[in-house]
Amino acid sequence: MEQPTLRKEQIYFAAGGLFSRKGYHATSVRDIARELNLQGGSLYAHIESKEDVLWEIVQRAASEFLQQVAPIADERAPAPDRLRRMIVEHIRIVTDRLEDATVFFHEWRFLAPERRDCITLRRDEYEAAFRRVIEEGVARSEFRAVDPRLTAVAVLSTVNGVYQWYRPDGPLSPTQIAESFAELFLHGLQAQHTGG
Amino acid sequence: MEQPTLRKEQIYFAAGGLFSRKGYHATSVRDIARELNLQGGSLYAHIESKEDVLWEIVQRAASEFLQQVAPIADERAPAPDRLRRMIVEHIRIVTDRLEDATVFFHEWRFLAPERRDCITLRRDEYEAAFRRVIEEGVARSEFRAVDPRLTAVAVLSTVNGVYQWYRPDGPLSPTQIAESFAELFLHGLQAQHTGG
DNA sequence: CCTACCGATCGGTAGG
DNA sequence: CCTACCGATCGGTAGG
Repeated sequence: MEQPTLRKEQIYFAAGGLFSRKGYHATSVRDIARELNLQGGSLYAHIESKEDVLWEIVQRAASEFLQQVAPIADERAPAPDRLRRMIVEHIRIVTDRLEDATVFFHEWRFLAPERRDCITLRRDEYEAAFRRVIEEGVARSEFRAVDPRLTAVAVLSTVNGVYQWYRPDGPLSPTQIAESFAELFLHGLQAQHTGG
Repeated sequence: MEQPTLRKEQIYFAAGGLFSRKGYHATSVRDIARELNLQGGSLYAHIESKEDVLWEIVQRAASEFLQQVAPIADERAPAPDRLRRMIVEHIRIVTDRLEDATVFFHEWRFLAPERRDCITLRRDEYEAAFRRVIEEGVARSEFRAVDPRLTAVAVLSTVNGVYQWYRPDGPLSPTQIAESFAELFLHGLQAQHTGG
């Protein structure tokens, strides 16, 4: 999403950048307005509240992950292949939409309780997709006998953490990073190995 | 640290809880004062600014990790043993001091630039300790040839992420969690394995 | 440590 | 979309 033309989209775009750099609470509606050369109050011709803007950004990011990554969990390929592709696609989204992903991971907890609960549910659903692949891999002896939940959490922590250090001008492409992480975890999950 | 008696410590304690639950910017000095049954302005008999309180909490957490975990990197044990112990000790600190660790990971970026840079340095130093162990393990063929930086980042993301989901009343002890993660990464780093 | 206050800024609205 | 404003709250201070 580059330089959207619709005012509402411009607001989400500017807010995404500000929320990711300064945080939700340290960003004022006047900060957002200034980026669009508007007066503070003028924003309210397009939005209903500051929280609605956060909600929209967070929801879109959640949908991105759920729609583009989670379904891979239920394809018919071997578990290791599925897990690898989920890692690659997840990191592609994070690096592709670095600011919105940052807001999603960092600021969702400032939503009102009802909305926060909704995001918690979607995150649980997402984690469950990773857990399912690992469980199936274990069941089919494609993976060794690990705790599926802990392993899913480790993978997710690692791929989520990318937003904290990734820089587009860094030496490694998103795919290289993802393949490296996938190798690490797939080795770690490997069923057979010579003793150390 | 439970129920400190010194006023200044009580302030750090209350602020740690509030900052971790609501975030630094959404917590007012009056929120902190209320927890200690004080008036808002009375805090300033003990502190110089709200940011100083954040600084103290973040500094202490950083010191904890640097002093208790980083030195393990330079002991003379085999690299896999050192890495395992670093993971265990790191997670012990996170779970032991869940609120301060949360503030450390989540709110340090709201410090003024100079202090933020100082924390960035200390974090880099800490990451370097993990990287060093991995590099040495690779050099001695205790680990396979991985990218030491990416691997260090994966391990750190995973052990840092514990604060986001760990609950003291959960089914797994901090040590069990840590051993499970250590197994996963040590398997992933293993030098020899039968091809998959 | 309290009372009482400072100027600044907050999210949001009315009326045009 | 602007002007002008609302009440509330912010971090912090003076004086006791």
